[in-house]
Amino acid sequence: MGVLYVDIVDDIKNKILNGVIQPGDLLQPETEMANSYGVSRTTLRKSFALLVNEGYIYTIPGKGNYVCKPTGKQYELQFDEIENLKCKIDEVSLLDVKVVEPNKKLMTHLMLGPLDRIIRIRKVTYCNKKPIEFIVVYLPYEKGNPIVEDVIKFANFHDIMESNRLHFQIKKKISIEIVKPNDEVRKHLKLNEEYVFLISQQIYSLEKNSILSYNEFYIHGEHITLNAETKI
Amino acid sequence: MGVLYVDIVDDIKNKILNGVIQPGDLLQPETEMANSYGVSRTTLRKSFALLVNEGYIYTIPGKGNYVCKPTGKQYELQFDEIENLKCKIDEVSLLDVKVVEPNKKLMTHLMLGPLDRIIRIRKVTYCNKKPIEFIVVYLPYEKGNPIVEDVIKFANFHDIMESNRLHFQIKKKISIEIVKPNDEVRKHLKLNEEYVFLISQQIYSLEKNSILSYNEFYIHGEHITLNAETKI
DNA sequence: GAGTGGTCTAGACCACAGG
DNA sequence: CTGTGGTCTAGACCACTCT
Repeated sequence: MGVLYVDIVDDIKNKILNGVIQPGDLLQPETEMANSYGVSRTTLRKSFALLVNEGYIYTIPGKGNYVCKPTGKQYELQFDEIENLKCKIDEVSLLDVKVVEPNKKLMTHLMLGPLDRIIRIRKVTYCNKKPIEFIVVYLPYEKGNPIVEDVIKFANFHDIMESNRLHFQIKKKISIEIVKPNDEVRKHLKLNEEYVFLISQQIYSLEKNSILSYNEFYIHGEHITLNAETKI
Repeated sequence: MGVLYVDIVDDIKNKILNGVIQPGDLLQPETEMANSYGVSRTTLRKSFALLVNEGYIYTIPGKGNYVCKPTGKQYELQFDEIENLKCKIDEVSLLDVKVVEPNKKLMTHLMLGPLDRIIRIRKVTYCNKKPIEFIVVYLPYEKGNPIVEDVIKFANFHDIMESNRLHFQIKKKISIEIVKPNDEVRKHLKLNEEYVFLISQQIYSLEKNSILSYNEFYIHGEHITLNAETKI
């Protein structure tokens, strides 16, 4: 055959698929199963590691290895506020940079108090000479924050975070909604009554346990499709 | 102090974060690095496996281990056409079940020809007595297809796929858009001019390399927010 | 051929579940 | 206490890359 531990993985997967072992079932002890496959426990454990990784089994130390119950609602989504747009970008133009006082929403999203100050950077993305995305970036005001300059200079927010190995220490969350844009957004996107995608994003610093940035992307519905798929 | 291989993982992560080793850099050979950490190569390799898994390094056999370049646009999204809705569901009512001829869009999405037949199942989800989601499920017509009955019987499409360990052999893709609903959708959702989320979903059978189902979920924008976050 | 990662073993000791 | 998984070792052999 091929590689031992892969063969074992395939064999166990098949047993699960064919119902020979069922979700929730306890597997044989590792030592025992290693013997029946005629391999060392180390090799068998390598197979198990793979199966755990792919969501087939899980382990409870001191008890044993169990077949997973299905979940399967988890998708992988790629999002980038520039690259995900359907059309070719002419320009990302800087609207303004301003220090603002936090309202309630911003205090929540940036985990700041009413006395803190916030830098707001606004941009518009153009495509075929038409504005299709309105970007608002909020950063906590810190003296000489190097990110501010980068945000002004570079079009793509994701790329900024990826420069300088910063991405290894951050976590990002997005939420995707349809909203009726307010007058401000409508003005900049030259919209009438159309609804837009609002993708809001929080960026966490894992190291300092604070929020590095809160962003809002208002995107004309015609110009974006988000795609996601299940893993494995 | 703690577990050896975890300490090594942390040490290497720190070296990457502090720029001691840079994206693209080749790491020391495994044997050599194992010696400098004073561990066996097996243990070191366990650390490396973790780092590969978390996206810090990658391996080229015969050459060596390299520090990854950042990507960081990958999010994890949970989607379930029932559980993701913001409000409490009253009912998921079955509208109709019908055998239909494929149009071009369906032929593409279900990978069928013009002579094949398709079963279409339509449902409406109610919340506070108001229709908020319009579900259309398309299944390739097969004599005695057991899925059809399940789709009619159960509200939640994801749950169907998860029953009977079916989920282990399928792959799902979704795409998320804003659309102006057509008259049909508008009628069932009792909408005027509002835009809706359209989440379309393809479900692949890994085993038979075919498409098990193509579904469309039209969801009133007020009643859903999709959340996603980066891994690790 | 020398050097790299990939696979595999046999055996040791530990921490934790459970009776 | 026994049995389970978790960690770790030292050493063997292979397949691959590069020169």
